[in-house]
Amino acid sequence: MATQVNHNQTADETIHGRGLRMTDQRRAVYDVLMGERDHPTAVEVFTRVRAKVPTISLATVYNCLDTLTGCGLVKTVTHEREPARYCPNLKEHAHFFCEACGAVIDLPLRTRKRAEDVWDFPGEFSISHHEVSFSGTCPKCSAKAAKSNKR
Amino acid sequence: MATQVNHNQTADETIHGRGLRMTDQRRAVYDVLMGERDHPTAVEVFTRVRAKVPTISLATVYNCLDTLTGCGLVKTVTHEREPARYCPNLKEHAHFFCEACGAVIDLPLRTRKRAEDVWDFPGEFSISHHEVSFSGTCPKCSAKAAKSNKR
DNA sequence: AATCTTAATTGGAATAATTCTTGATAAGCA
DNA sequence: TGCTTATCAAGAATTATTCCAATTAAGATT
Repeated sequence: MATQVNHNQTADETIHGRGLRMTDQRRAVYDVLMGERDHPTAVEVFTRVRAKVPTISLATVYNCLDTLTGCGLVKTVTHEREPARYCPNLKEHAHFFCEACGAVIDLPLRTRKRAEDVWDFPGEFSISHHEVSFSGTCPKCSAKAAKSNKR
Repeated sequence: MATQVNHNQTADETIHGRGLRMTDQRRAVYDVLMGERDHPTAVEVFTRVRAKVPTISLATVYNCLDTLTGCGLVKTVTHEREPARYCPNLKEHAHFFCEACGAVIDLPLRTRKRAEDVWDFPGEFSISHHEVSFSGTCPKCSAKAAKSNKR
């Protein structure tokens, strides 16, 4: 089931719209993701959230992340066998994983392109999600590598 | 480092070219992947390979899959938190994951499109890998759903 | 405000995929 | 044939995540 979100709604409204409650824990997890928009793992979210809600448990962080993604407020980012990462950027974008420094960078969509124009779907598929990811070296690490090569 | 393969080489030659040995186990794992070109997990490869090499261990299957992917003969396919799957299709393609029946389907590239034309790379990135995946319902399951809705 | 109902949180145990370790085996070369 | 090194096997260890059962908290109702 595709998760659709009305972007004019606040997170609270979205949560309530599903018959769920906006608890301190959920808000704290959501705030952490919105605050520093890198792509933290569940454990990283956990350590950050504890600054605000010191009694929160890791299980609750997992629960909160589940409900937030279920409501379409947050997206899960997977890369190889690494722990899942979480991203509050709801605009369509891809991810770049830097193999040198581990950074995860959002790549905004430049041209809207229908998937069917690029990929050959043999039959009547119904698409609910898609994910695009790149890996390699980010600009910073590429520059560093170029400099140390010159020496 | 991008893993490049000379498509005119046999798997044996590619393996040897890396100073590695083509053992019975490695060949059996490779043959399983080439034989039935679905996208088996390591455990599925394990059970299939045991028909030919009954003494093989799961650890060895993991090792073989690692060396084969390291040599660029096989690709790893990841989807959400599910176990890794393996794919011997070296042509550029995306994957479709059917949420109803679990099938994994290769989607060939229709139009070659430079990544930079579609996604906005803010700076000098160097891309070594990329992966595109879709999920939803495959043609078979879509048809089934349509039929049962009519009833 | 007190009570009720149900959702949410906790902490710990359980699970599952994968990796690591160590000793045995086998390849290929001198 | 012996030597060196890669590879394999079996099981233990690791790690991310999920599950479970008991407690706590929200929000609705009286």
